[in-house]
Amino acid sequence: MTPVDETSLPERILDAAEGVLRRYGADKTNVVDIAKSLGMSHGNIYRHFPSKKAILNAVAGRWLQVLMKPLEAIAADSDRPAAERLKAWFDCLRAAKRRKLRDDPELFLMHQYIVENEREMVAQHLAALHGLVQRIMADGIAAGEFRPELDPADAARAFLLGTVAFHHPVLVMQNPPTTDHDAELVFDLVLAGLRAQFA
Amino acid sequence: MTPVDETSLPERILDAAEGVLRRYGADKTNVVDIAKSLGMSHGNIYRHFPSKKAILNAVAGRWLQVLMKPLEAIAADSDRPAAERLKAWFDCLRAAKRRKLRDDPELFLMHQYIVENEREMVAQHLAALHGLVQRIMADGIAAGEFRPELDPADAARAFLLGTVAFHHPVLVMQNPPTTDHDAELVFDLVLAGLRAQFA
DNA sequence: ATATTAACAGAATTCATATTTTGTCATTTG
DNA sequence: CAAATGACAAAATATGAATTCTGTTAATAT
Repeated sequence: MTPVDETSLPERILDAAEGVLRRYGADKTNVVDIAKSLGMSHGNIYRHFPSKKAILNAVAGRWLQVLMKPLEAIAADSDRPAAERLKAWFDCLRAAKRRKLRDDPELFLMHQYIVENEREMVAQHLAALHGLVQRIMADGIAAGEFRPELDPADAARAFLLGTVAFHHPVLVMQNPPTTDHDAELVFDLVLAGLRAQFA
Repeated sequence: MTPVDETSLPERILDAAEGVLRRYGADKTNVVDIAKSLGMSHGNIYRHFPSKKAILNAVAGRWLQVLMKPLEAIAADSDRPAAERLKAWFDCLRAAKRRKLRDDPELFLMHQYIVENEREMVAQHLAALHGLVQRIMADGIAAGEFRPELDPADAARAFLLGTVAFHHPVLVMQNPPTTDHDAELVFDLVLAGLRAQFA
């Protein structure tokens, strides 16, 4: 039995790649440098990843996974009111994107590249986000918080499309940036649209 | 008195520029070709425009003006219900962008370039759009169609931000494109949020 | 006088070539 | 025999000389 407390080589390759990406940016990153920072020959990298692109995608995918965790937690917390969860979910997503842009601009740029060029990966990620929002919507409708005639899938899609200004990387990077006030404005309007109208 | 039924030279330069842009794309367009297509030397162009960039911006600006006309008409038509006008306005804007992308991809690309690089111009255009939507909002609130506590300026900004997926050039160009169904989903949700709740 | 041109300098772009990088694989190492 | 290497061909990218383009201006035409 192999001791597994050491992180696996694929993982360490991704760590190394992330480091190189952060330092030099996506353009100047090459497989030889990644290998060098691990003290191995670059040929060996290809025993674990089929291509440089695959490495970069895996780095991005890992970030998306990290991003998802707190969003999943919020979506799963069925005890809180749906409106509250939806707000928390939205704030969490928005904050994560903004933080990434501020702290890891090079990696954020890669994120943008992927959104523009790796449709399959983006589609998967969007489907995952959609699933989470749909769950909140379904809970809200079931609890009578949201309008009963809403379809949870449609409502989730409308929500994600309506708030795209605050999480699509191109728009998050845009200057001048959207403000917290803008986010509230849009969220409140959409939330009002979801809410049940009491007689 | 000069006969003015002839279009002015600046106008004809812009027409020529538009033609060259459409044929060769923004990259391959140069001032010499624009002048050649008018049968004059390129030096003469600089008596009417200070730079190539100014010509390109003017071409884009002219398209934005054309785009604005029907939107202004809809916003000004205060007899129709606000909800109806807002829908018409949204459909008109969305249709115009999609038509441009389909019919004049080269010019649409320039539009995108401008949104990314000519902040002042974009800010002005957005302010104009905002003014129109604000007018519809104010009418709707005054007529009791929309919630009375809404601020027309905030509501207009929220509307534009919430529907950005359907008119921001980067997102309009995106693959896979948003569908009519998507547009309806978002519009209906936002409209529900604007509407007065009857007791 | 005013509109236009043609010649020009400096900036930007292209293009051919040199260099680097990717991805493979036969060989080596532990 | 599993893990890693290093030498290699093909693809991608950087470099710098040659060309094209922009923007100016003195000269020309109307």
